[in-house]
Amino acid sequence: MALEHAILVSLLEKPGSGYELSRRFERSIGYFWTATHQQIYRVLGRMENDGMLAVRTVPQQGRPDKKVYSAAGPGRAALAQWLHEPIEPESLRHDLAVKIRGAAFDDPASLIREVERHQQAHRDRLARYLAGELRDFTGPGAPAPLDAGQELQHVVLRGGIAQERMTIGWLDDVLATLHRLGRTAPPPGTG
Amino acid sequence: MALEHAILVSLLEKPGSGYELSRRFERSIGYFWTATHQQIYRVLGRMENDGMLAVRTVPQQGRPDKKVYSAAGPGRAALAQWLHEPIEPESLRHDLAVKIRGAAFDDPASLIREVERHQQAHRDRLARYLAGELRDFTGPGAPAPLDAGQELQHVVLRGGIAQERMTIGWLDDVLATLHRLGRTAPPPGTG
DNA sequence: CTTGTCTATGCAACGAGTTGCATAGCAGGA
DNA sequence: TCCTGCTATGCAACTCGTTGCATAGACAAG
Repeated sequence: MALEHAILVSLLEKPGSGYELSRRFERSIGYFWTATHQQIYRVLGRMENDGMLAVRTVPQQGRPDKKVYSAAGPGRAALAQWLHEPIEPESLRHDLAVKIRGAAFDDPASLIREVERHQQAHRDRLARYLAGELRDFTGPGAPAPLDAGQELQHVVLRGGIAQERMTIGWLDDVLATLHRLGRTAPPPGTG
Repeated sequence: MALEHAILVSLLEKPGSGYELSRRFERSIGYFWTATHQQIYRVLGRMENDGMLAVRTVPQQGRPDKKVYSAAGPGRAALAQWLHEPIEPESLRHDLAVKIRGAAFDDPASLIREVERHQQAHRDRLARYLAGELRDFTGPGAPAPLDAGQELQHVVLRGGIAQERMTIGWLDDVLATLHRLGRTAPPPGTG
């Protein structure tokens, strides 16, 4: 149910429409949660139906009307309750690791390009995170001192940065392993 | 669809029943993928129906019959095809990060216990990974030299170890931040 | 003797997430 | 002119993942 709570947090930080939320989920919230606009609209509709959110319809010229949501009393209370419930440490789902282990039954060297592509994607993500950190928290244009909300946003962003750095380093290890296996163990069917 | 592929990899490493697979998903496969027995039985049934797996029913005394699956030609071919298709770098889902950011609208200090609990869970997981590494790859009882499959299993395990170490360190950062906020910013309603 | 745990498989119901499509006006470029 | 892309919301169909429950014999602890 964490999508509900991620939406509540985002709406408490700033009210917005489903479309605006979906943009945020591509940016800062995306550091730790992703969602498409379909998911967001569906959950927003359910939460509105349950009276968890306040809605205000904003007419616009030349565009469809906008429904601006904000986290009213019940929504805020639901978030507070969830914050006090323990949750299970999450378990990873790592497709690339499945592939790496599956490479034992194929040609390990043929995975090198794919791993390099993933490593580049993580480098790009790290660069975006670092740029965001400079812009919002550590650069000359950032507010100082930060308030509690900003401190918490910053520590979450530092988690994303640490995650990307760790992954990039691990993929170096994976690449070295694949190169080594390519030299010493020819793929099945060619050796 | 990666559960299918994770199952294929596991069955290629060693044939087994649904129950045995669910045990493996609590251990080594669990380094990078989790699944409950219900998911596994459902997917195994579908894959069997699609002719992707070979099945052999093994009668047992005092226990229900066991259906031992192995990845036959079509299953192995499907895995090989998937290995050559590019996949998207995965996106994180991190419930605890949602909570941390949500703590701005509650009492940050009340999250400390929860974060400590998560950190301990990650310490425990790290200890299990390190014990497994010693047992299977780097200890005196481990095979030497390792074959390609074992090398790949090892590098995936090193990824799990790096992940846990990174997470433990980040949670230190989170705890320091929460303590700092607890000193300087009293929670809403009490200050 | 009862309770609980282990092996072993499975159904039902639900919520979460993905993919494709539809609507609709406006703006910019080939 | 047509095509693409942006804002803005939403339906339909599907797969994936979770939770609770059911069956059923063997075995061990109390």
